[in-house]
Amino acid sequence: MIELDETDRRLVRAVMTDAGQSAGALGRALGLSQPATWRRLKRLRDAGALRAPRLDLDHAALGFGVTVFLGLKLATKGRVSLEDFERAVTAIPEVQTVEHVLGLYDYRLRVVARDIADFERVLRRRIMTLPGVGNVEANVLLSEERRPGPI
Amino acid sequence: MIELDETDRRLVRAVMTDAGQSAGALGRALGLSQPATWRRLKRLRDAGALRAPRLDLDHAALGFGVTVFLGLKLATKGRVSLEDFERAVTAIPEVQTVEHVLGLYDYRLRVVARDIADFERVLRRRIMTLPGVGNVEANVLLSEERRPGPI
DNA sequence: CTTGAAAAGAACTGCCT
DNA sequence: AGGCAGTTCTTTTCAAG
Repeated sequence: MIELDETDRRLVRAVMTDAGQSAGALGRALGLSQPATWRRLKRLRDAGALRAPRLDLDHAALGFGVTVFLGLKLATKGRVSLEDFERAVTAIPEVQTVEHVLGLYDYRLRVVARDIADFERVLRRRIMTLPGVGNVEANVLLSEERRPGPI
Repeated sequence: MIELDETDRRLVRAVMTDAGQSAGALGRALGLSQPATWRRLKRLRDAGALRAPRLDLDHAALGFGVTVFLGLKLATKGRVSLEDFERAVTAIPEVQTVEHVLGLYDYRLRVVARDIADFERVLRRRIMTLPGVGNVEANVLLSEERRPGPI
């Protein structure tokens, strides 16, 4: 398990929200030199603590104004049906995230659509026809805030 | 609303999974020159289609092996109590994401913890004591897959 | 850990098809 | 819209304190 000191934590917090900053700029904010900052980042990357930087889209700006979270319960769930379900669900373009979970639901999906009418189309034609799907529960996203987490 | 052509879409898909690639490398994969690729990226950034690049942590590698999704229903939800709730919930370090939603739940939280015992501590001492919290439902993350989405 | 410097590469600009 | 060539800046690596 990778251990971080306080400087690492501050570095990680800064780079989580904006991975586009240079090692020099990050170091200045922390009172570190550019090589020292760069070495810390490299150490964290090599240790596998940091994932590859990702670029999220502003779906609203691209005309996808509706985000819905679905909780799904499967009617039948042997090993084969889980695989069938996952193959089918990952083939739906509007599905952004597929989470296999334990609890009241079996899967949780994050779905984006242009509007509510578009979402209804996805729900009726793609989600409800998934193999083995039982109960479906929906929550419409109003707003979202990401936090740095316990690091 | 921003419109993307097929080349933009392929570019965006590549940069969503790894924003660390140079414009030259991205262009080679698409059969574009470095400046052409760079100009497309700049245009998309300036139009607001792309958010700032983010760096996710590998929480499991850092000793946080448990991710739990919570669905919360508030008992009382005037404007003031929503704000109280949000202020209190964003102050919990283990809470990674706070989603205000419409439906069966009022809020959905993504919570990380070191293990189940650690999660129980967070649940009992931090979540159940949130102002106005009513019903709480939990799902433990087994695995997660992110998809490019409908772009 | 620091500073300084050199080499490599990426970002950005202007001009051309 | 795209390509080519050139300039500028940053990143990356090394040496030395």
